[in-house]
Amino acid sequence: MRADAARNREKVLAAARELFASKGIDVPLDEIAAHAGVGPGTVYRHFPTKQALFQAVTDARVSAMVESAAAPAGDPGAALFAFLGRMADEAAAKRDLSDAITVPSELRDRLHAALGGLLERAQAAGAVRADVTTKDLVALMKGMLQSLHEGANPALLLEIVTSGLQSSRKP
Amino acid sequence: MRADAARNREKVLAAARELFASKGIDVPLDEIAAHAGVGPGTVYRHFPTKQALFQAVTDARVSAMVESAAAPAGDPGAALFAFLGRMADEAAAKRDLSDAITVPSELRDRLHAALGGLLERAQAAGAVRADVTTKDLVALMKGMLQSLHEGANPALLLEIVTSGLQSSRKP
DNA sequence: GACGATACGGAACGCACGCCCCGGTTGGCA
DNA sequence: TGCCAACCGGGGCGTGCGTTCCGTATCGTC
Repeated sequence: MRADAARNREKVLAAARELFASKGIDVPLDEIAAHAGVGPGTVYRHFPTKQALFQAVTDARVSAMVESAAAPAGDPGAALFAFLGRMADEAAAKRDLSDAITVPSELRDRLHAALGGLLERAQAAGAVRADVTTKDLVALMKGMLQSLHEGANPALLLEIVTSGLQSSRKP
Repeated sequence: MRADAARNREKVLAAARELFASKGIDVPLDEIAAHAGVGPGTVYRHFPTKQALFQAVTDARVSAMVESAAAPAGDPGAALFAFLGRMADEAAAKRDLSDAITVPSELRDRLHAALGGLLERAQAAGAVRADVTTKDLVALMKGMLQSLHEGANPALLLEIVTSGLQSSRKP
């Protein structure tokens, strides 16, 4: 690969990282190109599609999340809640995480599966109420990320979600 | 107003109600027109803008929600939770509610204000933890609606949110 | 230092959508 | 029943965005 090509590829990636993080997947590709100081055509020389560019920016981070969810931590309940906390922290800082786990992809499916595993163990340990399904948990997580983007206090939100997930207190 | 005009106006409103409810504010206006069996021009003869049509469909419902939030119910805590429950029920059935309270409008602001009032009273009665702000509550509600659209169990979700909102249990 | 391959920039295309306009039609009053 | 105003349908315009194409500039080799 030519030197200028490599340089431009990096400039595009840097711009994409910044803009996807601040505005999410909806930033026009032209804006990314302009911010990188290149033409749109150049972006497409390095990434076949906008999707591909987006995944180049987010895949590693999502992958890390999946692995941290798949790795067996100590206490099952704490593991689930810690994971949700990590998710919340990351999503509070970078808007693209929510998009990355919403857009259909193999990675997204793996994340959901890993979440299911965490949930199952937490429920088996009695740390989470038994009537929560994986689908519920995934939906709850997406709602949590949405709340974050609406300006909710991340720490407070996490407390609400974790305390709400714990065994019910109804008679 | 001519009879056929009134008839078409109703057909448009009916189609809009159905499609906004099932697909949200993002349905193309042409689709609404086609579903009503009229041309797009006819829609614009009765409603100056897509926004106006949307509000014609949702305003009454949102207004009812605002009033039910502004009316002083019995127990402050129960009033807040009942309102969130009503919100969840409505949003689970009709997708447009979330859009209606997200798009900037005077009604949206009144809803937020009413929510603030409910929160304040619930906190004064000790039914909700004191460190929740109105902004947090609004964000939490939007997240809840998002979770609903992702397929979460409405009843379960409501339990999680209400139990999470109650006073913290940490040492 | 010249030449071929490679990469660049940006104009242009296709598409979807909100919105407008106009020729034709239809309703209801005289 | 005839006439005119009101109304209809749908084609068309402007915009924004993802994507492609091509003439031109640049890199790296001989």
